[in-house]
Amino acid sequence: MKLAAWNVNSLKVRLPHLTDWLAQARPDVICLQELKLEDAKFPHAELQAAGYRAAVFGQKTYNGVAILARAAPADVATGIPGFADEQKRVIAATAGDVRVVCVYCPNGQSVGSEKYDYKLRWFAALKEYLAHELKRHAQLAVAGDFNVAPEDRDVHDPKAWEGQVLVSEPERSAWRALIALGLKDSFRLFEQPEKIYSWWDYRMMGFRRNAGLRIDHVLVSAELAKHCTASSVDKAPRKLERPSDHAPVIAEFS
DNA sequence: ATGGCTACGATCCGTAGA
Repeated sequence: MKLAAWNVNSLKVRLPHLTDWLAQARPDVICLQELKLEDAKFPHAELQAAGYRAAVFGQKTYNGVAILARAAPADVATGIPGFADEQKRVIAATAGDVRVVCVYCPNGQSVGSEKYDYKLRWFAALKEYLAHELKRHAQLAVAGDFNVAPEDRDVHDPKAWEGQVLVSEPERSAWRALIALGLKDSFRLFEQPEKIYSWWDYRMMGFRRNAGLRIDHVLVSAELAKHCTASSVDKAPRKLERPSDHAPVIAEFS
């Protein structure tokens, strides 16, 4: 089973990149973030032609998440139960025998801002939700854009980024609280090359300089980790014309 | 030097992302 996550930064703009990538990478499941379109505008027909069925939690202009799978995702749940939120950031569904939670975690804007406070409250609610889901599902994956670079080795220039949003200690602490539930960062289950990132700023030729951050992740439960055989980032779509600023991240399971 | 893109929905710039 091959599971991917990709922040497409507008599904309308990126649909050709997505269908090309699906044809080439052939994931069984993919979690999409930042659709930036409402459910009525979701391209079900195009994706069904590409061989995928979708569970969608869309929103006009901002946010929006979806899970695509070969068979229609089952037992779909949206949002974080008990956490009232206008922003459509979470959708969960079962694909095969794996429970998949697709997340678009808040950006946080800047440390100390209102959006930063929202981010930390949101992560606290996510942790409670995932604690509950782990009790219900031995094989759980949480995949998407976490907007946190967990360690300095996930940051191209840790000194320049020190204390900044995406990297600050309270955000990393929120990430570690997810790890403390028993979830594993699939990427770190394996030996990895240095300087692997999943996001590069559109400005300042960030991609060409590999000035990136690893903020997109696939977390897996202990039981699912036992079956994890590989984890990687595919930089290829970031090289295309008019790319998303994020690259797809991948985890594979036996 | 704190900027520099990109997408969106509203104009002919503001909001947001990360």
